[in-house]
Amino acid sequence: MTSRSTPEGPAAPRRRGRPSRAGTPDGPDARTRILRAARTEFAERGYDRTSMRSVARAASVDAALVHHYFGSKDGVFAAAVELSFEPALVVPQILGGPVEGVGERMARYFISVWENPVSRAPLLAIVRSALTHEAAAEVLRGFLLHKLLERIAAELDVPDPTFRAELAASHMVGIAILRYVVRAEPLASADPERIIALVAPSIQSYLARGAADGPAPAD
Amino acid sequence: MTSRSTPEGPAAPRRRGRPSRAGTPDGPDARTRILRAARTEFAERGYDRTSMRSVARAASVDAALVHHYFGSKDGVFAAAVELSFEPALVVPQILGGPVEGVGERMARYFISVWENPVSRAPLLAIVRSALTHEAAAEVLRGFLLHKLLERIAAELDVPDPTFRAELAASHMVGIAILRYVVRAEPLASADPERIIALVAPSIQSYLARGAADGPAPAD
DNA sequence: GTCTATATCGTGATAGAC
DNA sequence: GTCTATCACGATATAGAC
Repeated sequence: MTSRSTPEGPAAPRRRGRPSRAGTPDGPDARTRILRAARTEFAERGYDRTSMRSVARAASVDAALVHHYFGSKDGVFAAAVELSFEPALVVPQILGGPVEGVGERMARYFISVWENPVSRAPLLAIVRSALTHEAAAEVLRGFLLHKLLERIAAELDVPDPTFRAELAASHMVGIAILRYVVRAEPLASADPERIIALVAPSIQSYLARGAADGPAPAD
Repeated sequence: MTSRSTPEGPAAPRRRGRPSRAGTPDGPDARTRILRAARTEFAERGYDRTSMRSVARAASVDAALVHHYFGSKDGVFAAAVELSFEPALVVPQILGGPVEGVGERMARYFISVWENPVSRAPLLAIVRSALTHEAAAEVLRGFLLHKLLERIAAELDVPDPTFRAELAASHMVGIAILRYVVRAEPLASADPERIIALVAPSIQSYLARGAADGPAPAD
């Protein structure tokens, strides 16, 4: 789960003499294509309904080659869900700004990540898989706690910062699932800006101190 | 999906002459045991990872009997996830009370439903399955829209009542998933009352008019 | 009504030819 | 590096004995 560290990133200095493939004279190499295909498959179908064969098919590659590169299905999954964005880089910046706007900046960032298909795919893969596959659940828990909650909580000036950050996160997770996974109307077709506008005050109420006990954002 | 209407409810006037079973002289009949087992299996493992065999095993019944009663795996699922509670009966009552407390009453009702193992099981089954199985997703969408959102929206005095109701629902869904499915800390071990206390104002901000555009609940 | 036996298929994984 | 062939397994579903 943690050993693989090649999300396809450092391009491919491969390309020695042979790998060429039918149709695409100089397309991405097999390993990259497999990872891309796997990301899409896991994102659309979840862990259980994704098979090595279906990944291979989507990548126009022999099934045995997937085994050859990644060893097992879990290996493919782990390599495929490496996230293409790093909350640590942006979260402090979001939380560091003026307190009044922290809810909106947070909501906007979250929505933008989910609206972007590139960053959405691995997230979808994790979320779709996390509910039935323990390895994916572990990835999700780790991502939430260490990549998000701890980073956020460190910047907060409220009691129970981690708990409050998780409540905020739960809201965003719920929106992501209803809008992007289950596609429940009217949320699924709503304008992102409308979502942000309405959700921001709730996030704000968790992340910043309002009045007495913490909840209500003042007007 | 909508045809089955025997969630095991009207007891069993069966029990003619034969059905007896090893061990339990007068326990529930096979059909009831199958449904109970199916509910648990689907709740714990989701649709894909639950098999007719595992259901049969858990019900101490032959696998072919499950087919005999329900025809297919989808048939078992549909019969198993019939909900044991009816929001229509309680939602108007919750929303009918004093406006100031609607957020808390809603949050409390939702949490209590999820804290009760009996009502939690079919919800877990639906949620765990809805992310990868289309039939389950349809059940979830229908439940949300017709059993919850429409009922709630009818009682609301805010603009975009359905949209706002769904945002509130998304928050609760997110909490349910993080707390009961993924079991992400610290939310998973948090005291229900603490959750209700912090979440209520957010729900309130969606369901009741606060100040100007709608969000902020006054203190 | 209950269960044994089986048909048919798709899965993850491996061995080995080229 | 790539692919063919195959293994062992578990799945849904059905036919038919009792």
